[in-house]
Amino acid sequence: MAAKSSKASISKGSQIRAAAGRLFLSQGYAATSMDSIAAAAGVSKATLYAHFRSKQLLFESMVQERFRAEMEENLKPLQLGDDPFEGLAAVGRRFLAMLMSPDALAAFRLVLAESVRLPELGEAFYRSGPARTLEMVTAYIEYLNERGRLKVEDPALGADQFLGMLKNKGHMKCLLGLAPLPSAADIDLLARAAARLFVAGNAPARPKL
Amino acid sequence: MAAKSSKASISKGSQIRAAAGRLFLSQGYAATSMDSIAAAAGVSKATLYAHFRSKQLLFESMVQERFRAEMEENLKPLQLGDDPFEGLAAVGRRFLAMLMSPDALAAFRLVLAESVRLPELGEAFYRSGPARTLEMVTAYIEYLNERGRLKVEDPALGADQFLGMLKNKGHMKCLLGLAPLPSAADIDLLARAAARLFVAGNAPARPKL
DNA sequence: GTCTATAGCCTGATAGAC
DNA sequence: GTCTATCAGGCTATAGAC
Repeated sequence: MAAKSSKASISKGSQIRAAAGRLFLSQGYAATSMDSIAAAAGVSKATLYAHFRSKQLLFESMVQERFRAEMEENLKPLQLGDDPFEGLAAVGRRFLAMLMSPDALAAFRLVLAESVRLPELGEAFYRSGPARTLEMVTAYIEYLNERGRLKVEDPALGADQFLGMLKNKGHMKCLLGLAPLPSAADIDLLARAAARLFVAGNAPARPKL
Repeated sequence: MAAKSSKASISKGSQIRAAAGRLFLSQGYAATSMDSIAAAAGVSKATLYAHFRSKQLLFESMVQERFRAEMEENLKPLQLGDDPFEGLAAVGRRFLAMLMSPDALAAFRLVLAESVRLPELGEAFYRSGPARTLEMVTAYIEYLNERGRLKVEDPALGADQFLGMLKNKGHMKCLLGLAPLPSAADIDLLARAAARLFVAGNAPARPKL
């Protein structure tokens, strides 16, 4: 409090979290030792424990910081027009790009594996990730409904279906490390296909008459 | 070879695999010690190591046995008729029932977590699980195409979309332990909604004329 | 705050009696 | 094949010098 830490070290806590993140995400929780984190962060174990009282607290702190950064950037500014196909395709592209990023894939693996032992972790992940995406898409579908551009009986269910179509075999293969990350062209193709099916299946009563 | 093992012990290897399966599936790989497996199986650690040379080999052996039993039962006998909606709904129900079973959820968590360190495990899982389901649904969609009941341009993509719609928010919440397992009624609702959207979005040129 | 050194525990795996 | 007893090593976390 009284004396600020040395000016050169820009928050050693963040430095540790960053190193811990790299290791946890690439190796998993159990396979990552506090020794290796300390070495990767360039500090001693004692220093590490001065900042984070336990391995689990460090892990949770790291996960929270990652989520905040990722989600803040990825869910805010998207202008969606009145055309259902173009709008949903745009939503789909961004959702897929986020879903298929190396960090997101690793984080998902990690959270899933540890959610058994850390229920709060799973809940925080769900609320800050999938739940928010779902709300956003639900709101957009409701908007399209009101404009008469779509007729979706249950917008929340529809949003869930639409996002599910995107999180498909490709996502599974990437999660398992069986396929390379999709290119922008791949993503565009998938997003458009999902938007096409969703729009065709939820067209308002008179498509063109 | 010469002398068969004592008649009372009906394959001690299977007994060990069963105990290991329970523990691995409920706690994860790293959190399950060989001591606890030996205790749960009612044998000593030395006996355990006589049957499986290492923890990793025991793990892989257990996973393979589980998959074989699960998939053989769950993918074989399903009569699908010519009505796209009813047929797809039936496929969806069975897919969801399998996907949401406690064992499948636990196995998925486990495979995902360990696939980084054991790439072969992930590949075996994908081939024996998702890949086969996908092939089955693709074949059914092609059949419906030929009968003129649907017009799906890319059957493999369509199958992927259909299955993705089912593997949605509910699956995620169950994976994270945030929601109770769905009832048969929940499953039926989801399966029918997915079938409805898929049929409506892939109707042949003249729906009713 | 930061380091070196170490405590205390639990792990996977083995040696030897029977 | 099966057990009891134990090894050697890695882990998290801490104590004490500076």
